[in-house]
Amino acid sequence: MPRTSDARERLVRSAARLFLTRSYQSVGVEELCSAADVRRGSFYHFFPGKSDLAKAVIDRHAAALWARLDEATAVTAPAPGGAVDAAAHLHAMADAVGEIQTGFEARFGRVVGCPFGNLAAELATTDDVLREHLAAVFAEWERRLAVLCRVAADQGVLRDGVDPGLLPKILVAQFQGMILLAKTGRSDASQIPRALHQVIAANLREGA
Amino acid sequence: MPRTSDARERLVRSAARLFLTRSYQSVGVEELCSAADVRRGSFYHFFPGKSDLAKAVIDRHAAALWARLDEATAVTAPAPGGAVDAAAHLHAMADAVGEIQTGFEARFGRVVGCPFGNLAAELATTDDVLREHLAAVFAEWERRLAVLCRVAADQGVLRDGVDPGLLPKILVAQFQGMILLAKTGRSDASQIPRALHQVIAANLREGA
DNA sequence: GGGCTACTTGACGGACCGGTCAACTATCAG
DNA sequence: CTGATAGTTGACCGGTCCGTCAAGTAGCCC
Repeated sequence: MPRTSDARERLVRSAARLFLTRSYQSVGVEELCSAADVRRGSFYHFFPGKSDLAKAVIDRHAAALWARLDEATAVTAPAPGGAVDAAAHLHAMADAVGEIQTGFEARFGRVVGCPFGNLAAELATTDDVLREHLAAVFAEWERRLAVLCRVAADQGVLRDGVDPGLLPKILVAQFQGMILLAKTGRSDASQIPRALHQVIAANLREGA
Repeated sequence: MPRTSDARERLVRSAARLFLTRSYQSVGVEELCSAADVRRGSFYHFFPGKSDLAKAVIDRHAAALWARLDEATAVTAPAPGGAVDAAAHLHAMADAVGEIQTGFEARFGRVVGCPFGNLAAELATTDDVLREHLAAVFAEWERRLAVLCRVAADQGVLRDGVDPGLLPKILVAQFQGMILLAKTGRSDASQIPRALHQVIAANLREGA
């Protein structure tokens, strides 16, 4: 193996920052390169094109999210009797994504949006490969919530009339929508977990 | 008054279509003009720039939305006793936005997203004027829901623990998030009102 | 050392971007 | 008929877009 480089890593890292704080289309390859201190030609050594870099950015954010969600449900104390406390796990996941956003807010000085939601809104109609890639991330996110919702349903802690199959999508959508409103209205990130907690609580039985 | 023209109207109309089915940045002034059968120079007779056309598109969509929401709450039957039936009005508003989306889906063959949400996600970080304009639309939308939520709270039909001040934002966010997921996953629009109904019902007392 | 290969470099290209402009034309009021 | 004005036209601008390429260089294996 001759000659190694972390140029690819630098590109992904600074692209993640630029796509998040601005947008995909508003950042050109030139700026992507200069931010990563990589020459234009090298960019195309590592990536066939700009959209492939975006894919790598998505994968990086996704890996971080799954790790964070695993951590959130791992540290939550089991319910009395040793069974999984689905309600507590749902609230813990809400806190986890809330903390990710608070972290972005601290780093960038404002709510910058969800890395997936931003790209999805911008590219779903213009880049079918990235759209499907993002759809897979959302599907996995919903799947992780669906596991908990199923348990909650089995335990009978869901409120009457609640569709346990729709609830995961509702929760991801609530997060996406709240963060879009916060970003647009330049409000702070704290209302995001608050809204999630309220939606979760409203779908559970009183006292659950 | 010398010489009149509907070129401006044609521009707004076809821009609304193009921004909705693609995106703001992916559509150039040239394409905007040819779609409206307007020559490039005329464009700048009617609009100082591309973003001003976007503003006009937003205003057009907003006017349509307010009209549709007014209609939805007007036709809803008053509750027994003549008081406003806040719960029914909330559900009617959910149906109204669901129908708007179903209309887009029928026109364009797929879920194309919310005219405001799409632009907000794409432009909130790059165009402060449009961001504020969109924030005002969202604020008005929330305000209209807040009136109903206030009534619901006064009538005591909200579930215990529900923050009536947060609920309007939750509902707008739910809509924005669901439509983003539908657009990204190429699923159909029917789940959007379903999710809204579930969130509304979950925040109301049993039987309300 | 030689040779293979990952990586680097910067100039280049054609397309397109949003926006400007000066000349022109149709319509109206008088 | 005249003059004022709203609207039209298409060439043109500098800048940027994404992507290509041929030539060069640094590191590792042998």
